[in-house]
Amino acid sequence: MAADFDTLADHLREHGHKLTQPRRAILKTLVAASKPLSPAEIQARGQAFCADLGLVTVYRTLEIMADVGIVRPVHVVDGCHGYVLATPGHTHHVICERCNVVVEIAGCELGGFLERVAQRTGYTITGHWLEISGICADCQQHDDTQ
Amino acid sequence: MAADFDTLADHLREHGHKLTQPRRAILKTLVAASKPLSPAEIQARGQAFCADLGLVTVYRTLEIMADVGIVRPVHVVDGCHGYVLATPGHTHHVICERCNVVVEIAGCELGGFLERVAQRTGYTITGHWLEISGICADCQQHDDTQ
DNA sequence: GTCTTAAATGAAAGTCTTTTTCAGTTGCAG
DNA sequence: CTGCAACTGAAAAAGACTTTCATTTAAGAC
Ligand SMILES: [Mn+2]
Ligand SMILES: [Mn+2]
Ligand SMILES: [Zn+2]
Ligand SMILES: [Zn+2]
Repeated sequence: MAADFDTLADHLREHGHKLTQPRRAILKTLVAASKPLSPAEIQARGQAFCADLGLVTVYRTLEIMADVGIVRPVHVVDGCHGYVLATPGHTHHVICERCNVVVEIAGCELGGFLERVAQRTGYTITGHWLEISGICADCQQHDDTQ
Repeated sequence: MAADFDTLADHLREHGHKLTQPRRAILKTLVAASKPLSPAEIQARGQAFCADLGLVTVYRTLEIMADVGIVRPVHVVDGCHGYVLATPGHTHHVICERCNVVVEIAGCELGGFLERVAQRTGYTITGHWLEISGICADCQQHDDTQ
């Protein structure tokens, strides 16, 4: 979670995007979140920081932030996509099936597997998307006491 | 690919569901597909087998088939959910960025990696979703001759 | 086979999500 | 400061999915 506001804001600017009030609000909202948020949730929470934050702006900003690599869309069982902050670079996420809490995984150890896939299929591999689901320590605890 | 029509149809009946013409059409469509299909795609392709197959019926039928365990909703990066027949084992797909042709990868070799993730995060890992993108042999060929 | 009935169907309307359009506003380089 | 492209929110449009309802159909009983 090297996700501090200023680093992420700089990252946006370095890619030639303006740092506007709505964008600050969205970034603050994501920094404060511990689980993937839908665009509507981001708007609702973000209005604490920018009173008239529009939903259209949330959609547009998430697209930019995903392009720039500071947020990532993740699959959420009900309602399709949620968005979480991502460390720029290549990482993966583990999502709790019960409470949706997300942990970011730094290293990607798929290299060997992908090479074998390339050989077996004849494809040149250009990218991959991996999401892991599980049950977080807290939710396991609650199961035990039930 | 133990996905033959009759076995799947029986499976539906055994769970107390009628085997109607629209449902036959949807099942045939899924049996013939090599990639996840959206409800709209299933309707379009299914009309070859049942001319006035309605989209509402596709949604309702997919829900039933998922409950009964013969189809599985999968996350598709653009457009959220697609549906595939539930293959018994666990497989992944490699998709060509140019022509969208899909190849299924039989083995899943993520076990070791997932174990390390479990230890590092404290999560019990219950599932994962992996999509690999690349360029198929044919499309590489065409690049060469351009 | 015919009858009966609950399950299933498609059209239409309704709800929710996401995108497009556009006139006004704002961040920021000069 | 100033100027101007980037950015904004409201409104409308487009899409995705669900609910409602009158009609049809599959499948078991006779
Ligand atoms: Mn999804
Ligand atoms: Mn990776
Ligand atoms: Zn949890
Ligand atoms: Zn190809």
